[in-house]
Amino acid sequence: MELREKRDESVRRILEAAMSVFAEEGYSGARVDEIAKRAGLNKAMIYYRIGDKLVLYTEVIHSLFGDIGSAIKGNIPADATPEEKLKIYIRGLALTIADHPYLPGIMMRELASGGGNISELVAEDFASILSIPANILTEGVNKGAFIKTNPVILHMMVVGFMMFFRTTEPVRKRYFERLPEDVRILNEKSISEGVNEVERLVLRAIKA
Amino acid sequence: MELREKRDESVRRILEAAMSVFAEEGYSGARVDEIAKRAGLNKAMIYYRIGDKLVLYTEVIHSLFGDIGSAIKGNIPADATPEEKLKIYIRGLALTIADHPYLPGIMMRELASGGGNISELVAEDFASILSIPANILTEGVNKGAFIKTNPVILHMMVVGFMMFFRTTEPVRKRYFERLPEDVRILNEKSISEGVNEVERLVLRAIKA
Amino acid sequence: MELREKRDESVRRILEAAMSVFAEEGYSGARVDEIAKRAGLNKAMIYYRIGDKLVLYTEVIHSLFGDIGSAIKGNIPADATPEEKLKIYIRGLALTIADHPYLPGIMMRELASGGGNISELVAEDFASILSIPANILTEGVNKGAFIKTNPVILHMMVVGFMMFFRTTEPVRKRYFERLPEDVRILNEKSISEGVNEVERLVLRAIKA
Amino acid sequence: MELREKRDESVRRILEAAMSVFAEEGYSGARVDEIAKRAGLNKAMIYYRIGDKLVLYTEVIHSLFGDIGSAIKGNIPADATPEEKLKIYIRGLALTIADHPYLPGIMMRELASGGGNISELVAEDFASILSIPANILTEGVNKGAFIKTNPVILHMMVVGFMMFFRTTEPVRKRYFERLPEDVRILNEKSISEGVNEVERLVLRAIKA
DNA sequence: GATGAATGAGTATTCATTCAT
DNA sequence: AATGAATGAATACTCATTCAT
Repeated sequence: MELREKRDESVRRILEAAMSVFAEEGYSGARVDEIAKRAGLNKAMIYYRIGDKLVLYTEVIHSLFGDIGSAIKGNIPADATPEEKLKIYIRGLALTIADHPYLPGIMMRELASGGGNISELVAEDFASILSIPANILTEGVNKGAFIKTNPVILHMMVVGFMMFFRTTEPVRKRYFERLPEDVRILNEKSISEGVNEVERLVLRAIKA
Repeated sequence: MELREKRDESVRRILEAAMSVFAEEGYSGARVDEIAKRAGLNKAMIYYRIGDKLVLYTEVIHSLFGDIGSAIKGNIPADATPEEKLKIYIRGLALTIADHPYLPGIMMRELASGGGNISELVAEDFASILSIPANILTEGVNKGAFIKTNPVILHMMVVGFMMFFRTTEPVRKRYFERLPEDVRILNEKSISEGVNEVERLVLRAIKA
Repeated sequence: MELREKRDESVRRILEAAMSVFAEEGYSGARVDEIAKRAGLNKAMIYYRIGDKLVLYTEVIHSLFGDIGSAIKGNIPADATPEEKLKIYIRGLALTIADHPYLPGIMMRELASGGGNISELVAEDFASILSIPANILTEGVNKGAFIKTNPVILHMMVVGFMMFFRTTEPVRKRYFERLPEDVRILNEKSISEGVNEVERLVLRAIKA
Repeated sequence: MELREKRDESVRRILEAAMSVFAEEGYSGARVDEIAKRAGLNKAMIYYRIGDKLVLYTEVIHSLFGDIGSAIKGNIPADATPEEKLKIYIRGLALTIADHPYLPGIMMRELASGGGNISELVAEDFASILSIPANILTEGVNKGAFIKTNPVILHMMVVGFMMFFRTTEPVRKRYFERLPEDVRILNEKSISEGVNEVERLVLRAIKA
């Protein structure tokens, strides 16, 4: 392997390890030693390649949110109906979360702590994501397909469900038998089935 | 003040201080020194009165989720229509969050870390809360008012919105001008206005 | 022992230990662990009582130079002749160095590194010391006893000798036999004998 | 450039860089990275060409003190008067220090730390230097020109002044306005003017 | 001859917890 | 009931040194 490739490989492993540890433990709970261990590298490499713990965390955050917006946008055909577009947007969010299993944990903690590490860059990522439902709803209203409603509220309901579904999973598993039958049913459902239901509800809610 | 009263006052102050610190910093990020400082008490008092950091955290969690379910239930008249009951349930959740400003942060972090500190007791609290929409939906379906849908999904969408609305506030404030107009409008809205909209959407979504 | 006394005793021991370690190893070379060990205290006590390494160093510096000037001044009778005053000043410097065995090492290192830790406070200490020979020389010139000369140059020659005498001691001891006879003689001399000679030379140099 | 020349050039740059860093930071404070950076070379080169940090330091020390003695001796004509010889010796020291701006810092630190890195070789360098004033004084006494005095004391006064003058410069500059007028005058003087005054004082002190 | 990658062994600093009063 | 003193065990970060090319 070339030197440059070795370096990139090291950086990649550090970021991946860091992502998993930050997701599990949060920023304060994460141990740099543990990150190095999972990366299979010496701890000093982290400082050599990336920087201190905060820089590392920021890198992880950015690598997570960096291109979600554009990825989803890319999947929406310009000539689709607003209803179809909305479905693609919801599925896009679901796919993103499926692809980035650490995203919900990191995002929820980050928000819980006031988003202190959400840089301008990441804030723009968020704005880019939010603009998707905003545009779809506007188009839908103009075409008479949707009622007028606030896209951010809708977005928060959809994303809120997905993240709660994801992150409550261990608790639901653990306390399975204590929960009412309806929840138990949900427990056996995959997230994609849940997403289908969300889709149905959202469309019912906003159809003109 | 009597000795007993002094003791209770100390405990109260410790728990309150702990709640605010845990909400802001998370379990690992919270410093016992900081909790003692905010409580206006000596650090050793925490160990004397409550126990170690984990015991303290568990106390805080339980005091947060302990009686949410029964409080909401108590506000729902047996003879209301399902639609009215659903509104009361949604408002009940909103009021709870308004009353416990630290709840969203603590809950989101707790879920993010796999709910390791959600004891059986708290799990039962959750089950109790979930049973409310479950019962309302069942009643609504039986009366032909609602379509059949999964109450947990609904709950997660509603609670998801509220918690995200709450916790994204600092970020929205900070990056106000970068966000699309729709978000800016939301920014100036109170949570109660947001809740009204959620109510409207949810009812549209499930009305038969 | 009272609590307050215990605290003061701890602080005293930390400062003393720190002084010896800084003198031997310099700022960078000094290990906080070693300081704690010599103080007979836990390392965390240093941070609890004083602060980080730099704060500790600054405290040490100030405690060293804090009241040298006033101490020497206090020993000079107003009605003494300039010549007598000059002798007292030289002896005062010598006594100070004898009383503070770590002073030469710390001062020489500090100067070598550009005096970055010489605060305004310490600079005033220096100014106070320098004003002593300045005043004596001026008085001597006015009374026709001394020739006109620069007091700082004189001071640097005197202090320079004392510090070099002190700090070259280990080297002189170590390489004893390699040195010319004159040095060997000096080696066996006490510093006070050396100071006598300096006194004699200085007076010969400046007497009118 | 030939390979050999390149090598020599590398070694030269390393030594020069090392000297400046050691002078500024001391042995412990000096970072090998910084030395490599100033030398404009890769860090591994230092180990390849010179050796570890201690070897490097020793090289620097020796290159500093190596030929001071013989250089000064070479400037003293055998037929000069003792008084003239003494002047040449003092000026020789001053020139040496002027030529080696890093010498005072390194020497003062080295002495402060007990001269642990002053090897036999360097000790002989010192002995060689000390023999100069020793011989001059002896000759002067024999010729009835000088009183009998200890040459090492004289040497320490002279060298002490020069090194203190040099190393106190930053502090004097920094706290200029706080100092008494005499010091301010000295501040504006060049070292050569200071040396003239030292010369005058020394000769007055020892003239028979 | 020269260099970028990598690391082991430190080193300063923090923090939950206990002790003595 | 309450507190200031004290500490052991981490924990983030650094740095001289070596390795592979």
